Amino acid sequence: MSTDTAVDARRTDTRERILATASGLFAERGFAGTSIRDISDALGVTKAALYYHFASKDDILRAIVDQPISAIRGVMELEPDLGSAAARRQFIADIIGAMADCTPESVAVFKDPQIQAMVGAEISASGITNVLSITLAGALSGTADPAQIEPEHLVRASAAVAAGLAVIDTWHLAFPDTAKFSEESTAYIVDTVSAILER
Amino acid sequence: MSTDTAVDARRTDTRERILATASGLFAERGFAGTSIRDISDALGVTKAALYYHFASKDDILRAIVDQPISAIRGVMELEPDLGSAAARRQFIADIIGAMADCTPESVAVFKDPQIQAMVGAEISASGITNVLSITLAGALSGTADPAQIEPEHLVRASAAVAAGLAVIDTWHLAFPDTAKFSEESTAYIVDTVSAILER
DNA sequence: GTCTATATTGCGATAGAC
DNA sequence: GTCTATCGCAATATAGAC
Repeated sequence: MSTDTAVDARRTDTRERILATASGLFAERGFAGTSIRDISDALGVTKAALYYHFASKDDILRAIVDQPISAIRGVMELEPDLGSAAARRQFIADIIGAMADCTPESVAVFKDPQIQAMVGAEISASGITNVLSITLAGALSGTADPAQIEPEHLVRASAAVAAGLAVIDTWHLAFPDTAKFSEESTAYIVDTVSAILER
Repeated sequence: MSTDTAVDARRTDTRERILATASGLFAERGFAGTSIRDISDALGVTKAALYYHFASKDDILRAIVDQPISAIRGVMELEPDLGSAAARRQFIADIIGAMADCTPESVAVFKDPQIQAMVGAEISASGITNVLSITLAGALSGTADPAQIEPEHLVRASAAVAAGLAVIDTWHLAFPDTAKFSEESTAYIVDTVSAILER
């Protein structure tokens, strides 16, 4: 019943609050720059409480980056056509659209170089923004082989992805009243990324 | 004599090697994600040796970010005219030109959100990339008052600065044989930043 | 100028009461 | 589900020999 769902919401509330607080701090200070204590203090609970909900600090990060990563992965696994500027634009729009359920903070976390560097290992982010850059650069060069990518295309794609992240990050700071990942903002992000990529 | 200069070079060599190694690691793993031990191991010396050359870990960071920060500050203190697109383009070119003596690693360090957040305090970076973004956004809005900046201009300026950082970072990765901050690369950076800013 | 050895603090993580 | 208390360890930083 409605009472039950309310109770369930309460029950999982702390977990969600941990993720919200942690993602904000990770985005602001980086992963290594944020301690478990920082997170628990910001929430007004003890460290031990966090460890009831998550097995480790890495586990918290995993839960945060999981959504944006699988969103991006999901679009990439469709192996879309990237042969034209219009197709690439659609691809970018799909990526942003897939991330619409993510919070901007969970995306901003990827600015931390350390998080991007957590390759393959336990957290299989595998430098998701790098993967994105290389994919787009490969499309510009018309090859799937990273070794054959034209250097300038790699530079351009990296700039486009970095700019996209910056827009996501700055948007809700510049427009505090706007819904996060609104239609307006996603269109703007796609425009920006596409313009840099196809310049 | 030439022998003396060679000896002098030897003498200061370790300090420079520390900075080179540290900036590379900071850029790769972030500041908090890099320990003194990481740096000393990479250099093949002990931690104590580092503390002979630098008073603290913060001190190492300070020495690294000092050059790019004063380069940017130096250009900004000229209070250049930013009233037209051409003037802003010249301003960007001046900034990049002033950074020509810096290593790309020392610039890439600014990707770490923690380093950017070290505001005012001891290390007075005061979010130098944010300052740059706000300056450019203010120019677009035709105001010096941050409160009067149009939100869209802030978003655009942030994207431009982030893209510029990405180009600096990716360039020598994409063109390993090119001299860092060569004429060709600086022109490309200016073009990229300017195009995004004036879009 | 670099080393070994150590002081000290704060971190991630766990045990067990409530 | 949250608490107090604590363990083990890695981090920054220092002292003093060479």
